This record gives sequence, structure tokens and C-alpha cells, in this order.
Amino acid sequence: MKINQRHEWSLSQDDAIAIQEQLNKEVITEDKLKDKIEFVAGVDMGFEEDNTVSRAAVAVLRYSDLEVLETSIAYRPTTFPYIPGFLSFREIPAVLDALEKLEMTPDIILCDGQGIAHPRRFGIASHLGVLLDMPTIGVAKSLLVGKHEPLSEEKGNWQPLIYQGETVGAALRTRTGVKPVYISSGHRISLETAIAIVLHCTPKYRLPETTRVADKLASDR
DNA sequence: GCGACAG
DNA sequence: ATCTTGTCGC
Repeated sequence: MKINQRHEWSLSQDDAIAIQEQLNKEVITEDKLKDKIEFVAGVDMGFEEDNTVSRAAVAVLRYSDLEVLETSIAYRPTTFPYIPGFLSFREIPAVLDALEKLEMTPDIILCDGQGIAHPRRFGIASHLGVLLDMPTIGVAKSLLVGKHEPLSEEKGNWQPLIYQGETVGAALRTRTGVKPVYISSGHRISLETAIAIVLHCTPKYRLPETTRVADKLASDR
């Protein structure tokens, strides 16, 4: 798919904050996606050579039956350290490379990490969504900000994730008796729709099939 | 100043 | 994220 760059990536932390505070104004947390989703993509990141090389893997699945349709992998020198709150500056460059290699254009992307459940409401899912102007969902394995009431053990149950008095996402049980996952709108999607889509993509395990497939193809080297 | 802190 | 064996449980 085609990618249009909107800003560079070799930045100071202050510049990164400025970009987050500027681009977060463009985030849309209402449903603005195709009526019928056909293709869902998932991304997985990895690091090699003592973290000097970033690896991004993308998998595109058919939404209806979650069959894998296309995958791609991209390698790129790592240029930004891991700093909580700035994950996108470390991971998105390689992700864009991998997406660019794709023949297909997915209708929505599930990202590892937060969407608007972020100190400046601009986690990696929102950043990627705004850059591509396409729907994205943040699916994180742990919390960056916010808290929530305890949720029951059954799959499908969720509790709003509250941060600074606002609902910024949800703690969602994707599998009975297993640790929840943290969902938040990335871009062009509501929390309710995001939860429904994540549950659809998570028929069996804790994490969506999209990210599991991307995970696997990257480690099967 | 003291903790918390996506991957 | 990554380094790593066996082990508990459905």
C-alpha cells in the first residue's frame, strides 16, 4: 500500500512531544470506517542485533474467517530508544516499511500498544492511524495509564479504563480466566466498535489472530 | 521529590 | 522487546 510521510523520525524527545500534541488534534474517536470490513491487519515488532535492528511484521487476514491473505516483513536500523509514552517513534518507521511492501490495503489495523490511552492521548495506534488516515485499534498487553474496576472472569466482559476522569479505553477479557487486554481507540473508531472487532479477531487465545500471525512469521526464521 | 512506566 | 527449562492445567 502507499504511504505518505508527514514528519521525520530522528527527533529529540521535546520534538516528539510537540508532534504528539499537534497530531492528537486530528484523532477521531467516532466510527469512520467501511460499513463492511473485509481485511484486518496486525503488526508485530521485534529487535535484533542488540536492539540496533528493528523488525516489523504485518499480517493481513480476511475479516470473515480470519484466513491469512498476505504478510510482509521489514528491517530497519533502530533510531529511537524505548521510552514509555514514546513507543511510536521507535516502532512506526519499520511498521511503515512493512505496510508499504503490502500489495493489499487493509481496512483496519490492530496495533500492539495503546491508542488514546496515553498521557497525551496519542499512543502508537493513534499515531499510525493519523499518519495513514485509516482506522486503527490499540490492543495492549499491559497498562500505560489509567485504572479500572475489577472485571469478571468470563470472556467478553470489560470495564472502562479511566484516566484523568475520562474513559480512554477498556480492560477487556478476551479469554475466560486469563489476564485482560487493554483496548483503546486508535483513530476513526469508537471504543464500542473497537471492542467488538477485537473480540471477533480473538476466537481462541488472549491476543487477536492478527498479531499472533504476525508474531509467528517473524519468529519462524 | 517520589513512583509509574505500552514494547 | 529479549534472555530461557521445566512445569502446571485445561
